[in-house]
Amino acid sequence: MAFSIKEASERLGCPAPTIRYYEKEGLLPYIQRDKHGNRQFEQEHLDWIRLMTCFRATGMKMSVLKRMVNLALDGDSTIPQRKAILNQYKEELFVRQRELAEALDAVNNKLAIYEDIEKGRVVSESAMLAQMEVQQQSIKR
Amino acid sequence: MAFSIKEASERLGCPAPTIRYYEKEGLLPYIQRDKHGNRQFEQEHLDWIRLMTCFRATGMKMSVLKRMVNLALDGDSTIPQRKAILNQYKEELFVRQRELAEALDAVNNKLAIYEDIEKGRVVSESAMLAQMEVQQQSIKR
DNA sequence: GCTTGCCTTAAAGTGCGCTTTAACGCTTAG
DNA sequence: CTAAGCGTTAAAGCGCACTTTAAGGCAAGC
Repeated sequence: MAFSIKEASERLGCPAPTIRYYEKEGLLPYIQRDKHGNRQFEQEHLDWIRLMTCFRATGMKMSVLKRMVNLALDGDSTIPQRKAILNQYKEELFVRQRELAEALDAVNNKLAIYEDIEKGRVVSESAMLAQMEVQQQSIKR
Repeated sequence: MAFSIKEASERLGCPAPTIRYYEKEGLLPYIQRDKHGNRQFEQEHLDWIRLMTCFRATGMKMSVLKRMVNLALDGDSTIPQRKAILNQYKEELFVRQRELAEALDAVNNKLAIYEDIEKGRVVSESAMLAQMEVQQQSIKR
């Protein structure tokens, strides 16, 4: 039960050229070919691509994915290194969470100020000044 | 009370060339020059740059920042449009929050599986297979 | 037999957000 | 007087992650 690249692409919502590119970059070892040289994706490959997509969407670089693949190819003895990579990535995720929370805070603040202006509760001296005022209130925590 | 580009750069932890680049791209209107043509940053400019940095770090594109600046320059009548942009950005922040949560889940799952392998609770058939097993467990929610 | 539709590859192109370079000017300290 | 240290500009370069293009191969249906 193997998938063509088109099927893989459809199931993953990921363009076929991108999948080929990942393989070329060494992120997808062990993909077999049929007698015509066409790639045959197994469910495990789709799962791995999905995980990579998840990690990529949250800031993991391809070079890091590649290091993980290479370590995996070297066997279980590299598990400590892989754990270290994942733990570092996890820290980055926490940083991003804080960044998101801050941005959410700032955007809510700016929205609230716009409402104030709309309801005439705040006099906006000039367009740019209004812009600036927003900062001062939303940035200083 | 104005700042030189060097002072601005130091206070913001943002390279001076980046600040110049932002001005060139129209993200920083109204920056005055002294008699030598040197930029004079006011506190409001620093605050605005800081806010832009916050938004940029969480995925807002420069083109969106530029649209907001242009709208702000057109006065209070554009506040509804600016609100719309911010509300859309807010939705994107929520998407990113979900992506982060998913990634965090997946990484914790993978870490747990590595621990299992290390403690011999799981037999890893091959390096790549181990890699794949992780996916199946961490992805299917 | 020929078009359609899938696949292949290598290589070039794209978009974004900086970052670096090069060439130059002003001002202050030694 | 000159070197250090700040500023300026336009233009080129870079890193990343794709994306597109070009040229071709195989197989099924009309």
